[in-house]
This record gives sequence, structure tokens and C-alpha cells, in this order.
Amino acid sequence: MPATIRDVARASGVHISTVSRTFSAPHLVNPETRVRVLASAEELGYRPNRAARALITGRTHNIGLIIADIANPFFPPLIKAAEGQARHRDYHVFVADTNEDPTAEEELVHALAKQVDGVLLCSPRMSNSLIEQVSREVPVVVINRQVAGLPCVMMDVGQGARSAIEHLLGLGHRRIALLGGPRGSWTNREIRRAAGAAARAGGAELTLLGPNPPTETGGGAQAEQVRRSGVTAVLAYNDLMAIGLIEGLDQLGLRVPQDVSVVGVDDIALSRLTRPKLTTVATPTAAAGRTAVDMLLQHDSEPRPRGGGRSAAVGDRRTTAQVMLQTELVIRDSTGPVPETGRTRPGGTPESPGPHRLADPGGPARTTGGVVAS
Amino acid sequence: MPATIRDVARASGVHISTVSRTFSAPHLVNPETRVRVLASAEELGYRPNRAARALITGRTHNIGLIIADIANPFFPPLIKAAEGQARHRDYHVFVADTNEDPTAEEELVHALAKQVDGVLLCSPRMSNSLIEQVSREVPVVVINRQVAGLPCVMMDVGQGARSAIEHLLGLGHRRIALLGGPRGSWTNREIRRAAGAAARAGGAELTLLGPNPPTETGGGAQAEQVRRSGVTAVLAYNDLMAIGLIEGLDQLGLRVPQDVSVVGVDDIALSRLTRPKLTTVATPTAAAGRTAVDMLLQHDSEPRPRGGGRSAAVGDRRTTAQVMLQTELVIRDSTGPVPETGRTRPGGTPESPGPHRLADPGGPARTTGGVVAS
DNA sequence: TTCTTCGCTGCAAACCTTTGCAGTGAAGAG
DNA sequence: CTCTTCACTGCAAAGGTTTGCAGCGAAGAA
Repeated sequence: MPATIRDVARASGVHISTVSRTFSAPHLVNPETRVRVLASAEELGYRPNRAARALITGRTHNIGLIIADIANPFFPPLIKAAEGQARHRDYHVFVADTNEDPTAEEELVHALAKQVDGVLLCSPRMSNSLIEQVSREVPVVVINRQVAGLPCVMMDVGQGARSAIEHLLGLGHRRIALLGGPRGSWTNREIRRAAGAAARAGGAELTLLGPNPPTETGGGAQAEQVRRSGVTAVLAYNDLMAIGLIEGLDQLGLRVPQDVSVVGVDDIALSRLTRPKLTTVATPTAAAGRTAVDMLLQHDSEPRPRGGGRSAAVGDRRTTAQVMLQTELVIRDSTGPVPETGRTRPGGTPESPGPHRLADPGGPARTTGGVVAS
Repeated sequence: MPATIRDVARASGVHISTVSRTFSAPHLVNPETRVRVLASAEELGYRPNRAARALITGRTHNIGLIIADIANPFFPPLIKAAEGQARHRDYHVFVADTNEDPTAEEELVHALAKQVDGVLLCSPRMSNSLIEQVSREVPVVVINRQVAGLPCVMMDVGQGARSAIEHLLGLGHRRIALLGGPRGSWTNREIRRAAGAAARAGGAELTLLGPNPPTETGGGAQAEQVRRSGVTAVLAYNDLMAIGLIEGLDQLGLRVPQDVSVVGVDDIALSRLTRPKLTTVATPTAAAGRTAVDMLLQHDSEPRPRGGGRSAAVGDRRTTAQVMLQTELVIRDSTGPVPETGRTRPGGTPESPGPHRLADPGGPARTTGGVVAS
């Protein structure tokens, strides 16, 4: 049904190459011919077949963005930022959602591989070796994970977790739980490592709860465990879990932050809207999206060889940079001083000490990142 | 860099067609040859180029999903449902976000056109005529909009808006505002039409506020207007705006539902978590996603002619159905009886009458839809 | 006049697959 | 021994573009 270049050529009485040039190099064709071709094209509703074009140029002007869970509000800012940056460079972004499933993840990069010039692998759940493998099929930039030899943009959640633990230590907490995220998450490991070290250094006991699905439900489901464990503070893998946990604790009659303090990670928009407002580690998601696109596209202006030698793909960079973006602890209302010992039962105090409050930095975290490796 | 079918053929000493068959019709090739080919392919890291394959088969096994704003929590359930349904039929979904921009919308369908077998146009902002035009380039199913001659799946927001207005009328409200959504939204028009009719029928005055961006910010920005207008109830274009409005009213010292009642549309997950919990019109988003995929793919089992005649694309259905899905009013805590006249200033009443509460249906809205046209 | 230059256009290869058709050789039937 | 059948494989066209190269005619230079 859709008209091809050949139909247009026939209709306007020229060779297909002229039609092609009319679209991709108009200055090479006689103005009169051009209008004739354009007219025929318009009339037939002709649109160049981008897949066929990509087959020969090796450029689709699309980039793929694979993310673990599109329903997690952590991702949209990253997606939007990536789209914006891509658009500046005349690229479109196709997003694919893996439902936290490593298998779906792998399938999707194959599905996308030849329809895009590169793939942004965001918070991947598959193994490093698998990532390396797929990166041989299509240029890849990894977000939220470090894998040797590949361009990566990471957020320093380790530093963030440390700040969070130190914040809790400063409030007097000595029994802290770490509400773990999904299996296979690099972020999860980083947080665990850093939080563990910080807790040890501060003489606190850190209880690990997990792995859990990184959702509100996943957080809420651990409320009972948190209560039983007797901790006075919790660091959650992300804001969603933190919010779910607060909800769950609430239903058990435990108040936040009076009975237990809760810290999240991500600083999603929602964390400003809940009551209490969430203390959280802000991650520079938008900057990550932009940076990743830049890294993927950094060499796309280089001339592409043709004919004999295999053509160089977008990701064929000699220098694979790894960038670490800063995080920042944002203290809001979900953390407070440790409750006095002895009062382990909630509800007795008429008015517990009000929520601890510090100046809210407000704006997004600073996003300058240092280049770590080359 | 990536190996082609020719490389594999050379490495395993067979013709490329044998390699092709090894992957797409293994039963046609001798087991011994097969293992040899497979071995070479494995060694070379060969992956069939799906774009080239699609060029000849006419099938990509991908479907495109274009949505207005990926950050709006209304969409993820729809996306997930579409993905699930697609996955059952061995299809992958590429999501593209338009940022509520009609131009980006059109660009994206062109970008996707030849990389997918069909496009789901979700809550499109472009004109009907443009939709018809792009539908000649790629099979399209429209969601949240009625356009003649094209398969559509709609949600009966008109009915929902009517129920909402009647609910408010029943609570005694006579001055109601309609917090409009974005320009170009079919849903917006439907709500306005139905709400207007219902208000008129009930002898109430309906104030139109808008158009607005369909976000929390968009809703919050109209709080001042709502206060000034003196209405006692608001029906918002969607839950996000309703939540933003409640937030904004709160900052102006107006309590919901004591001073003003607020109803949303969509029943996003968040609307259960806010205080007060949101009264809203539940839309069957997941069902919409599933249905749309089914409609797009309904003919994909038909044999495709080859050679002489132009091949029939996925969407080449004779019967373009239009489906209307039911909505349902879910009454929670953000609506209550109209405040007594005279008390227009907030803060005076020690304890206003508690929120009106009805049984919450809980489960998702029923999704059975009648076929409207053929 | 002859030669060069130049603007435009056509030719054909290339990109990577799939697939109808035909060819090959061996096994089985008569 | 000949003929058919059958499993397997190769051939080549097709799908819709892009692009280096060559051709062509006209205009300008010498």
C-alpha cells in the first residue's frame, strides 16, 4: 500500500536515484525536477522507508532506552532528559520496559539492536558478562552500573548511603535496617557496601532485609519485619519502598519519624508530597540521562567509512569513559532523633518531639561528575 | 564489526540460504549441517539483522506505543498491559514519549513507522485529519480518542464525568468548577460536554478553568482561581491535577473536602495514597492497553501474499471496530457535603463533618466494552 | 573549432535477509 | 536396472534505499 521510491520515480519520470537525492541532497537536483518529484511524492503520500535507509547508511537516528520498570517514578525524569538531549542531536528515543526481568532485558536489546544506533542500558538486571556480550552487537552505554570496558554513567549512591547512615548516627540511631532492593542491582550492592561500612564505623548494628521488589508493595511488605527487628531507623533501597514502608508501619501503629526514622534514595517528586516528607538521597537522574546520550552519540559526527572495510558504528569510541555523578542527602521530615529507650511501644507519648528539619536545598542535586577511568 | 549471515556461511562452508534456514526453519536443514552452522554463528556472535529481515518479510514483531507523557502515572498500567499482551503474541513494545507535543507526536510515528508493525496512538494531541494521514503510512489503533474509520478504544469518561457531577449534586453542590486539561485532548472535550450537560440538568453552574497542562503543577496553579471563583466543588481533568489542586488549596488554607470537594479522573495508584484519598472516576487503563494490542494484531495470523501484489499490512482489517470501555466512580475522601452557606471563610469550624464515604468497589473497573461501530 | 568545466541525471552495486524454485544425490519401489 | 521420491542445499530475485562513478549536453575558454 505505501508508495515506494520507485513509484515516485515512475510518476515523475525520473530515476529513483534522483528521487532519493531530492530528499537527502536537494541541492544536487535541478529545481524544476525537484518540484516535480516533490509533487508526485506528495500526491502518492510517499515517505522514505527509514529501515531500508538505515540498512545502507548504518544510521537510524534512533536510540533505545531500556529500563527496569517504567512505573517507577524514578525513571521518567531520566527518560525525559535523554529525550531532550537526543532531540537536540536529531535523534529519537524508543523506550522499552523490562519489568525487572533479565530475560526480557536481553530480548529487548536484540529486538532494538538493529533499529537503533545505540542502547542505553538503565539499571540493568542482567549479568555483567551478558552486558559485555550484547555490547558486541550494538553500542551500549550503561547507566547505574559499573562494567569494565564499557562506557558507564553512575550515581554515587555509595556516598549517599554513607551520608544517610551518618545522618542517622548523628540522630542517635544505633540499630538500623537496610531495606534491600532487587537482586542483580548494582545500586543495591553499592548501598549495602557503603551503608555497612558506615554503620560499622559508627558502631551501629545494620540489619539486612531483602532482597525485595523495589516498589511500594515491596517496601510495605517488610513493615512487620522492621517492627520485629526492633530497629529505630531504616535506609530503603529507593523512595518507593520507603514510602510503602512508611504506609505499612503506619498500619502497624508505628509513627514516622517518632517511632522509626526512614530514609529513601532517589528523591522522586512524590517524596516531597507524602506526609511526612521523605528524607532521601537525591540522585541526579536527569543529568544521568543527558550524559548517557552524549556519551553514546559523541562520535556520530565522524565520517563513516564505506565499501571495503566494515563501517564504524556509533559506539566505536577509543576512549570509553566512566562517569560518576554526585548525590546529595536531602533531609526532610521522615527522620528524627532516636526514641528514648524503654518506650518501645508506640502511642504512649502525647506529642513526640517534632520532626527534625533542616534547610531543604530545594533544587536538583549538583550533577558534575568526575571522569573515573578511561 | 557484527557478523553477517555471509560471514557465518563462509565460516561453515554453506550457502547463506542454509544459514538463514538454520534460524528461521531449522527442520529444513540437516542436523549435522545445523550444528555446524550454529557453532560458527555462536563463535562469530552472529545475530540475524532484524531490520533486513523485516524489509523482506514485512514483519518486525514490534509495536510502537506513542504516549503524551511518560511521567504521568496514568500511563504505566496501560503500557504494562500492552507489553504483556504483546509478549503473549511474541511482540515487543517500543514506547515513545511526546511531551504533549503534537509535532513530536507526528515525528515519532514517522520514526517508528517502518520499525514496527503498527502503532498505538495513546491520547493523541494531533488533529484527527493528521491521524488519518499517518494511518496511511502505518497501521494505527487510537486510544482515548474517536476518529472515524480507524480502530479506536475509548474509555467512557463522559459517563464518568456525569456520575461525578451527579455525585456532587447529591452532596448539595451547585457551584462547580471544571479544571480543564490540555488542548487537543478528546477526553477533555468529552468530560466538558458530559459535565456541562449533567450540571445543566441538575441546575448547577459550571465554571470552566483551562486549558491547563495535565500535571500536578497544572492543577496547583489553578488553586487561586478556584478560590476566587467561589465554587464548592471541582472536577479535574485527571488525578494528577486534582492532587496538585488539593495541595494548592491546602496552601491557601482551604481544606478538602470540608471547604471544597475535589474529584479526579483516572484512579491512578497515587490517588489511594494521598490524604485525603481521592474520589475519582476509575478508567480501565490496563484493559485499554490489552484491547488495543489485540485490535492491532488481530489479523497477524493471516497469510501474507508475496511477489506481485502489494502485501497486506497488519492493520489491513476490513472491520475497524471501535470499543468503548466502562468507567466507574470511586468515592473516597476528597468529596463531602457542601459547606453551609455563609461560612465561606475557612478555619472557623472546629471539626467539619467528616468525609462522606461509600463502599469502595476496590477492584479495577469492569472492562467489558460494547462494540459501537463496525 | 576544440577542449574543459559544470550541473544534472542515470547506472548499478551495496546493505542483509528471506524464499520460491531448481538441482543433487541417495534411497526405495517396481 | 530404471524411475520416482525425498531430504537437503544452492541459486537468484526481491525488499527499499543510498551513493560513487560515469555520461550527457550546454556553456565558456582558448
